[in-house]
Amino acid sequence: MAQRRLEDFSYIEAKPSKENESKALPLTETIAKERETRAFPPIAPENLQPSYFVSATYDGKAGKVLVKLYEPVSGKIYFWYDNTGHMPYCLTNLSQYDLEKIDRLIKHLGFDHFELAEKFDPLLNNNVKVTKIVARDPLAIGGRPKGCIRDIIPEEFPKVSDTPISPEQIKVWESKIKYYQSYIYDRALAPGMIYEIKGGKLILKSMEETEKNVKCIKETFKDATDEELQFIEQWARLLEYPAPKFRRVALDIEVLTPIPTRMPDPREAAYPIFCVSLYASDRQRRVLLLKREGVREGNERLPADVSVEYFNSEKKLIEAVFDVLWNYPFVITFNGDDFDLRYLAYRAMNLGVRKSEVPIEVGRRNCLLKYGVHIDLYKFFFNRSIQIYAFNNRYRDVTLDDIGKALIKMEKIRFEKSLGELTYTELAKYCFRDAEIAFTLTNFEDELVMKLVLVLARISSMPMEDVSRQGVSRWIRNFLHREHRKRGILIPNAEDILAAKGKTATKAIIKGKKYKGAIVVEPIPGVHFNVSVMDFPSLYPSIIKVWNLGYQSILCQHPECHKNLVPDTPHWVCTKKRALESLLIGSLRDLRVEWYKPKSKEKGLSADLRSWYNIIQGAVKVILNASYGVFGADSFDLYCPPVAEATAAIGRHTITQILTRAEQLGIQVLYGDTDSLFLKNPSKEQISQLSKWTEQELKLSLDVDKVYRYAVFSQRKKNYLGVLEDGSVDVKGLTGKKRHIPLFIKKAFDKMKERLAKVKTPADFEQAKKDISEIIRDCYMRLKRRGWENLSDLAFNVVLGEEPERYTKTTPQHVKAARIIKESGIELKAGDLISFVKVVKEPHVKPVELATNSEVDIDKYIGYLHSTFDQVLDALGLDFDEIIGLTKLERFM
DNA sequence: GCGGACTGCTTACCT
DNA sequence: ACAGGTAAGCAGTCCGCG
Repeated sequence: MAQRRLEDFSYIEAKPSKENESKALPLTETIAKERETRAFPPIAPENLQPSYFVSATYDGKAGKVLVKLYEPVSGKIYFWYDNTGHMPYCLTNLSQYDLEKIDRLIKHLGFDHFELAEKFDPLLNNNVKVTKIVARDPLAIGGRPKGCIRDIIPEEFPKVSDTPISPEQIKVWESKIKYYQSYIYDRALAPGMIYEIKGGKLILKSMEETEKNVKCIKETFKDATDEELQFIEQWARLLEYPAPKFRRVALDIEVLTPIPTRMPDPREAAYPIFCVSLYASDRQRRVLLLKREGVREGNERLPADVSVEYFNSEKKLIEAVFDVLWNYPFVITFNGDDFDLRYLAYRAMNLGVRKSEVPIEVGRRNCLLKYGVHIDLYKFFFNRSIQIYAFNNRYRDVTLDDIGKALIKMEKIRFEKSLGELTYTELAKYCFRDAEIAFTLTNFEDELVMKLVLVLARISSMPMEDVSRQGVSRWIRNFLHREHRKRGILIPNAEDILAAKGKTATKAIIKGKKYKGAIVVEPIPGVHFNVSVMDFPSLYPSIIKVWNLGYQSILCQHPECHKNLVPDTPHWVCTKKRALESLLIGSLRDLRVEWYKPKSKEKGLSADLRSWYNIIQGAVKVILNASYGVFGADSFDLYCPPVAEATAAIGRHTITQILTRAEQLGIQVLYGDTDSLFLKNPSKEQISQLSKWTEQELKLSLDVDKVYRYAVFSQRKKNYLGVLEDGSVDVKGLTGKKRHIPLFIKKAFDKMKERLAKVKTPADFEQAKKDISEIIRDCYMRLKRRGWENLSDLAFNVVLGEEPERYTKTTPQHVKAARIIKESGIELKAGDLISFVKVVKEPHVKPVELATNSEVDIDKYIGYLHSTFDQVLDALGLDFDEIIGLTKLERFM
């Protein structure tokens, strides 16, 4: 064997492929040259000041993992290259003896050697011997379209095996994990945490003050088992350690295109970059402008601290921008992956800049930096979990303008003219504002966005670049992978989990869904005073914890566990060993509920600390909210439908039990949805009895979430209005709050809301009803005499789910309008918002820009007004038709 | 040819 | 590329209607 390997090795030496040639050379000449000119790469020195692990990647030239460390005092990035000799690998159930028969494997250029390893197989529930196939290059394992080691093995082995074997019996594990992630797991490194360099090694820095907190947290959780406490401690350490200030620059570029409505193709980069704005945390504020023939100076004023610089040469301008990109540890853009950085890179090369002088690493789906860390805010804010759970759905369009308006009250500057027609100062002002908004989006609430990314990097063990670009299922997958590696557990393949644990057993209510979900209690219509809303904080994560759910524990191998059945399903759960998911998600939930949430409101703490704790609890919330759903998503690498199904089934069981119990205690339940109960005028005694019973019998906490002065229900589920003690109003699900309805109707609805907020007693309702009738009547009359201020107030605003051509089954109204817009040459894609009004003539819709007042179909709007208000009116005992003054006879006609 | 009953599609919401 | 459940409006289809 040793003999053979030596031969193979010399074969590689003798005939290197072109591809391998460049890969194999460490620190090429280009890097050496760069090092002379701008001290690149910036190698981390011994005794480097404490620095944050912000990124890791595989450096193909060096053939090693590269860790980027951010030193916050100097505001610089330092590089640390692996010096442990760690190599890429995958695992297989074939023995070394068998594998040696596979010629294509042994002769593979990237193949290095075999090792024997012992792992715990989580599906077989025992230890197994596996062979580790070690490679010289991560791409040799997987990642190339053809001829990768992970594909060769099942392809070739059946041909050379002594005994018949099918490709399905041949297992390859852990071959799809990115190499730098694999490295992070194996070396137990913690992205986002603070490191020092001692004896050339990366050493996690320990801070006395923070360790004291960790100890304090451990003492808080008296009821936790030792095993649980280990997980709590691990999470607590990751979350407690402080965050730095982020030295960073936001960048925005403008390109001079002949067609202003179309985005120029960055791959061609055919048109000049004529303005670039830079807005940095260290007060550098610059606008770089390209000099052009016949352009006027203009008289727009920029803030005094902005330096406006003119360039005669576009190349010089771009080089000035590149100097900034070689300098800042963090670069912020809005859509820089697909546009700004990509365009800069290609344009520079078109103008003759050498690739090695371009500070941008252009990838297929992203653009990273050779020096620092690029955060593309578009990708971050596009993330649905971030949008909904971190920012409470406050922005809707993922545009700089809409996010800016919603989160920081800043909007883009608008000009009537196209960019090419602006004066220098107009252009400067426009471009500068974009950079300013992008920067401010990372600055508000104590650099919330930067810190969220940092905390998520810690939870998921991912580089900040990746965590800001990928979805919540990757974050969850990665921390589960990390824990598998840490414990020597084989990371199972998705198809093996599915084969071992099977699919679901319940029938969903909604056609096309995989299993039955939550219960929604039929509401009791009417106005109800003094309504207490009780809920289970993080019900599903709690269930995962208490019921020990995970892909290993569900339908486990022990016969004695079969009796531990999940209600309403044929599934059972292990009683002998805790599942990783249960421990990880459970401890994260406990930390959020019992530590971070209270800490974020604790009066004794400084505002800075409260804000930090609030960021942590927000990040954890995002993870917890998705922690059940991922098991039911077939795109998730640890997809396990019975786990998701069991979680939902236990949720149904839980709320059903509470319903019965509440009835026994004589409490009227007005409504409930999934994990909540709306109780009519309960006594303190009744509430505490219900709480105690839940704690004892179900091992779950049940809290009073809020108390409504009164709540209004119709007969519709997921539709209600509640007025809190302080007069603020919760509106749930009602058409009046949906964002696609015309502003005209929304305004009337909001007026009604304001009026209802003032109602304190049942007696107050008499006058309120009269006032509300007046609001509706007024709205109706104005519609009738076409007395709206602006036609756009009548526009419906509906998001295109797909490109207009792709609607083949039906043509909804907003698609009809979209197709009309397209005729006028404007491009539309999925995600665009379509504004249209309803008109009398076919096809009954018109884009708002093309419509006139007189063609509006008033009756359609009155119908919409009617249905919007009906949702509240019938509970108040009012009738729309009576309000607008129709007699019973007139209604007939 | 037209309208009502029905189903299915689509979006926006709730937990 | 987290899940399922609900409401609403409209598009399209089928069927009866002399």
